[in-house]
Amino acid sequence: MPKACGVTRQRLAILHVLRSAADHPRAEDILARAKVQDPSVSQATVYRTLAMLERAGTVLKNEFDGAGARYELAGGAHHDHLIDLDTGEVIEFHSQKIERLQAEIAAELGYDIEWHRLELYGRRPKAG
Amino acid sequence: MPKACGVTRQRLAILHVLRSAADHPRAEDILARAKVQDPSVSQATVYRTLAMLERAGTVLKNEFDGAGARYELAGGAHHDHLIDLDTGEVIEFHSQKIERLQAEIAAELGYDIEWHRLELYGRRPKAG
DNA sequence: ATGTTAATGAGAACGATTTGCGAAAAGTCA
DNA sequence: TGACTTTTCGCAAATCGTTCTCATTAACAT
Repeated sequence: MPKACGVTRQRLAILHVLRSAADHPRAEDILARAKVQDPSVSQATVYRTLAMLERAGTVLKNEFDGAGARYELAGGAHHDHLIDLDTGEVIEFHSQKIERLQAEIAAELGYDIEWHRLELYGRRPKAG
Repeated sequence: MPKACGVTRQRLAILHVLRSAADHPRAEDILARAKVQDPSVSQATVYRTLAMLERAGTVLKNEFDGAGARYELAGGAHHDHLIDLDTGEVIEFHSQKIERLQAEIAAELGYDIEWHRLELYGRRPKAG
């Protein structure tokens, strides 16, 4: 008997929101969007479900600027983030070179990296 | 007449704590240590002073793993952090190569980096 | 010393998140 | 299907780090 891991309407609604999100929504946004599909979804369930999915490795939790975490579906390739300081837009990027350098540095200090966080905060140079 | 910017006992105590800190203390730690020198220091003053010093560029606020910010005196060279997942110890490091790559990546995406955050979370491989 | 202004302590307020709990829904097995 | 067990739910209250309010106090120029 495999553990059921109840597939409830609420969880489906939340997953649907994550699957169709083109951005990196906050818990608040996820709640609002999930309510469209199923108005009975509550804040607590959003947090509980996100925590569960994070534990399961299905979603990634990003604590950017210190104003509410932002979530995204895992499953794609690993990437880091560049945050537009003017718009809040989040751009994903990846650099194998940087990853390698990080591992080298950690090794020199006697560490194995478990995970890391690299965020660039910048602006488009104003044309003028 | 330069702006006064009151040099109070409390502020001196907090600055003293930061100057003599070998680690990256949390607000809570700073309060406890400051109270040794001046028991009248309050939580509110610690936060207010830290915010002020941060604005002044005197201290750096690090929001690591989401359990209270950790502070350090600015003034040294720029560096990033490696956090020991077992002990919470914070090790500083710097890589000119990584910095350069970051700038390159941002430039390719059409951005100028204002600041960045690079944190490595790892463990010493257990000898055995 | 005195008045003006900035800084303080105590505690209430805050925002994001988590939790306790009884009710409701899902899953299980005849 | 119905009876029973387990999971999940919504709500509201609780947490946690941090910030704010406000009456009081301490700095510092006069």
